[in-house]
Amino acid sequence: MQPNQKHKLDRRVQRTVQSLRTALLELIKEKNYDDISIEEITERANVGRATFYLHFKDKEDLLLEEFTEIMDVRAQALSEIPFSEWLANSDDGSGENKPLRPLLLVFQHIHDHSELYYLPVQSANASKIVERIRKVTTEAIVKFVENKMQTDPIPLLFEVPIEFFAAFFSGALVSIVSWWIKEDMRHTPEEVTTMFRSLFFGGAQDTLGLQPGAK
Amino acid sequence: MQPNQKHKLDRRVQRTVQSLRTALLELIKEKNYDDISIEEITERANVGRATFYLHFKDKEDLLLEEFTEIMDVRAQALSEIPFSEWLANSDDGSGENKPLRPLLLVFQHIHDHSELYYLPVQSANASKIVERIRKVTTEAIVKFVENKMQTDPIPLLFEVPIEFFAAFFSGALVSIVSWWIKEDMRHTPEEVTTMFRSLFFGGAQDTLGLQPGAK
DNA sequence: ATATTATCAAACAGTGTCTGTAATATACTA
DNA sequence: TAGTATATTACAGACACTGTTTGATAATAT
Repeated sequence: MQPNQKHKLDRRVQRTVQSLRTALLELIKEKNYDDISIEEITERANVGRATFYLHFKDKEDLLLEEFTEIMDVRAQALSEIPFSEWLANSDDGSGENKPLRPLLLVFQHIHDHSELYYLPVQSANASKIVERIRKVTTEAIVKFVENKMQTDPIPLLFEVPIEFFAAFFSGALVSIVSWWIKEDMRHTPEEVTTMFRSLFFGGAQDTLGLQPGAK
Repeated sequence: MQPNQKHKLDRRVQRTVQSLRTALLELIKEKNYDDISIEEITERANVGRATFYLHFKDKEDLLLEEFTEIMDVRAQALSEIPFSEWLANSDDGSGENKPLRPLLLVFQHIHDHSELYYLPVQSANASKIVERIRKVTTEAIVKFVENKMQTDPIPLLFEVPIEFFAAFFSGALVSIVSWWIKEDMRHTPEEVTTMFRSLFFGGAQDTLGLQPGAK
C-alpha cells in the first residue's frame, strides 16, 4: 500500500515546493519574467536544479501554482452563488444593463490580482497558462450546466452541445480578459462585465443593432 | 538605399527557406510534431543549424509559414464577400438557421486543411500559433468593422468598443475551432457554422432559451 | 570588380531528462 | 516510545538539444 496517497505531503516536498514558489515570486518582482532562468530559481531556493523537475514541468508550471491558489478561493465563492444569479437578466424594467454579479466577481478577481494575471498575457512563453485557465473555465461551465440541468431542467441547450457552449464562453472570456489587460485595464470591472454580459447573453444582433439582411 | 526591400529575395534565402519548409513537412508526416528537433530539420534540409535562426525564431515560426500561405488564399476569398452576407440573418421566414456563408467558408477551410490545423491544437508546444491565428482574426475583424462603418454607417457598435467586439469574436471562434478539432470534427462545417452563428448573433438567451430571472 | 549579405562551424549558457547514490521522511514493530 | 525497515526524495553529474553570438568564408547582386 502506498503510505501517502492524499494523506500528508512529505516534509521535504513541502519545503522544496515552498522554497521554489517564494523564490519565483521574489524574482518576478526584481526582473522580467521571461528573463528568469530555472537555474536562478533553484539557486535562490537552495534546491538542486534536477529537483525542480521532480515537481514542475517548467517555469510556467511553477507559476501556475500561484494561479491555482488564488483561483480556488474565487471558485469557492462562485460555487456558492445560486443559479438564478447566473442566468438572471436585467431586462426587468429596473433600468439598463446592470453587471451580472457572478461575472463581476470574476473580473474583479482578475483586477485584484492583475500583477499575476498580466504575466501570461505579456509574456511570450507563458501561453500554456492561458490555455490552462481556459480549460479550467470550460470544465467549470460544463459542470455548472450539468448541475443546472439536473436540479432544474428548464428548456435549455436545444441546439448546441454543452461542450460547444462552454468552449464558446470560455474562449470569449479569456480573450476579453487578455484584451482588457493589454489595454492596461482602462475599463472598470463593472464596465467589462456589462459589455460581456450584453454580447454573450444578447448576442451581436441585440448588442450592435445588426439587422437581418443589412446592406 | 537598401537593394532588396521587397524587390527580390536573395536566391540563397529562397533555397534555404524552401528546404527548411519541405523538410519540416516531410518530418511531420513521418513522426510526431513535438518529437521533431531543429537539428533534425536542418540536417534533412542540408542547412547549418545556426542558419535556421537567421530566418525563424523557432519550430513554430517555421510551421507558421505554412499557415500563412493557406490562410492568405482564404483571406482573399473572404475579402471579396460583400458586407450584406456577413451580417445577414436568416430569420427571414425562409426557414430555420441557415449557415452564414462567410463563416461557413472559414470552417470549411479549416476542415479542408485539418491535417495542418490539428497540429497546434494537439501539440503541447505550439500554442503560440493559436495565439497568432487569434491575433490575425482580431485584426481582420477590426479592419472589417472600420470599413463597414465608413462605407455604410448604420447603427452599429453603440455599447462596446470595436476591439472588445473583435476580441470576443476571435476568442470564441478560435476556442470553437479547437473544440471541434479535439472532437475529431464529428460535426460538419455546416453544423458548426449554424451553432456558432446562433450563439454569436443571437446570444445565449435566444439560443439556449434562458429566461430573465430563471430559477 | 566590388561591396553586400548569407552561410557556416564553433562555442556558450541554459533546458529538460536520466542516471546512480546519499539523505531522510514515513510506517511498522517491539 | 523508540528503533528499524522501507519507500521517497534530493542531489550531482552527464547527456542531447536549444537559442544566441562570433569571426571567417563563400555566394550573390549591382
